[in-house]
Amino acid sequence: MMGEETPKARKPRADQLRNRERLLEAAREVFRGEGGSLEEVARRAELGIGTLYRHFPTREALFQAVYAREVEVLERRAAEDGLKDWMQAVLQMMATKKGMVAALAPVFEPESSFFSDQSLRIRAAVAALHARAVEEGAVRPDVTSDDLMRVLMALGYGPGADPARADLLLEVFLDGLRPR
Amino acid sequence: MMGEETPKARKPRADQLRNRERLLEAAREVFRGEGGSLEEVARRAELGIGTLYRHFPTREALFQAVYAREVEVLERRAAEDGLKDWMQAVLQMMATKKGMVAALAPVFEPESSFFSDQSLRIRAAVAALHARAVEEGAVRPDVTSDDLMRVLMALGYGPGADPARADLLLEVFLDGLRPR
DNA sequence: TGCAAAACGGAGGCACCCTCCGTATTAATG
DNA sequence: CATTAATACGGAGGGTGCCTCCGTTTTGCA
Repeated sequence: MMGEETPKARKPRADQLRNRERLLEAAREVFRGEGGSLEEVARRAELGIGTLYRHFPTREALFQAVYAREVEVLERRAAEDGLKDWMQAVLQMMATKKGMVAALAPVFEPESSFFSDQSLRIRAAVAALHARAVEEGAVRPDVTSDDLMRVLMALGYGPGADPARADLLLEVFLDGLRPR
Repeated sequence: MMGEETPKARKPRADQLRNRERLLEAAREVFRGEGGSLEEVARRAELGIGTLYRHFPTREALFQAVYAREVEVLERRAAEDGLKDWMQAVLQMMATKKGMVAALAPVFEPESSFFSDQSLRIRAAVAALHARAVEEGAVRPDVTSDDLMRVLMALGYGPGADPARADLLLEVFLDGLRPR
């Protein structure tokens, strides 16, 4: 047939690209602290709220775009680091980027995993890390890789979580993780 | 002088008492799940939102009133139970009363502890429990009693927390808690 | 330069938070 | 009882945030 797979391909508008960057930049600032609102992001980017929603239809889409790089780093490190190093890295990342939980949390929401390809990738990376650790005898086998994620999320974001204590608590947990 | 310490003491109005009960009852229902709004509580109690706020000036005041009994139970058990039993009890309580975190969380907010006498009591109870456990050699001494609370809150309410796994994770943590 | 496609912006509907104050109820008093 | 002052009630109203919809503006392409 004559119609190729890419029919026409109009060049994307300049304002579209520019505004997407502005939004991401504003979002990065706003999400450093916790509880930033989307309207705040739009305001800071000096763009209408409608524009924000067109670029990122859901709150999650925005979080995922903002933390794409970080998630990638975690994924890569999961292939190389040991369990302890990796978990520490995650905790540290969470300490400075409060919004990041929103990029990670979908791991636990079955329905949303439709779209959250990042969740799936992280999940797979942790699963591999976990498998290695079990094999090495560092982790008792009745603790799942999801459990590891759970603990990380909890230590990083649970009520009363404190970055200054998280490291110690992680150590305690890892100690307990060894098969009896 | 003639003015006694209790000058006159007018009998409290009947509607006041009645409505307080209605509000608490409605709140108990609403807070079973998570994310109930105060307006929802007022609505369910068939009372104006103003009335709710007069009885319970802050969100926390309401939570504390709702969970006063539970907190008391926890306080009492802390004096008798071992660390493990007690922590399990807390987890179980949290699993059915999502709103309860709001009654416990103030433990970590220094400013609010002004009023939160319940927080202070829980804190003291846990401190005693913790001290006993350290003495018995069940808990390494660099882990504080606040850390124990933190872990409980995290396992019970952290993102992705799952009552079905919480027990196992608690066990792991307790294992790791022993001095090396 | 013209014009259709694409993107923008914000008004508007909804929910919730919390405060303030006019109105209604009640306990005390004669 | 009837009166009245104290007390409690209710909800309007002002603020914030969520998200959608659509009239207006901008931009790529011819």
